[in-house]
Amino acid sequence: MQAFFARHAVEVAGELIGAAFQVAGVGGVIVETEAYTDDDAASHSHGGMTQRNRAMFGPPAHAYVYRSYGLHWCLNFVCLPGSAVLIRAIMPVEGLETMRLRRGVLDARLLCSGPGRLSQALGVTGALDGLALTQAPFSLAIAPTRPPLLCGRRIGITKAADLPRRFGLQGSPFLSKPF
DNA sequence: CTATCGATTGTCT
DNA sequence: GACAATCGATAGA
Repeated sequence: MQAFFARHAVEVAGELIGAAFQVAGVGGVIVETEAYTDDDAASHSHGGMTQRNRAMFGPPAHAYVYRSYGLHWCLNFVCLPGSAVLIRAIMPVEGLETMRLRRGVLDARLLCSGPGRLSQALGVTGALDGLALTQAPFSLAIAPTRPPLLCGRRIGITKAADLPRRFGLQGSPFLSKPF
């Protein structure tokens, strides 16, 4: 697992599509990711380590969790130092009822289709920042085969917005936005 | 379907 | 003091 993440974030982001991921038994299949590196003006790590982004400079295969717009939590997987992959959408498989309770919506497509939604559905908060993905409450299994991928521009950023660093599972109805 | 806008607060300059 | 790796509601085509 350590070796899988100790690589360029763009490479890892594509290969995470199709992986099975759970937090305390609640989760599903990763269908959308984005890559952020320290030479990328859109990345939190651009400009060096701060109190917030310190996990991005820690060991690979750990979680980087930050708060977005003052109210949403977003989950990343740390790759090489200063880089990470943002988990943007999951196909819900385990713990559907728990997700519905946490999210307050019934439609399965609205449970985990977006970084903030996904974090709320899986119970991800700042308490998990810096924790190893190889230990509880996390469970992660990389996809045995490479599924058909989509690639496009990242969502919701203003800097380096044209870079093709967003990846998705082709044909999935659980993407946060079309490619 | 697309477009726009307000909520809400930690973080960094 | 400005801004942000978002979301949900609402208005209009």
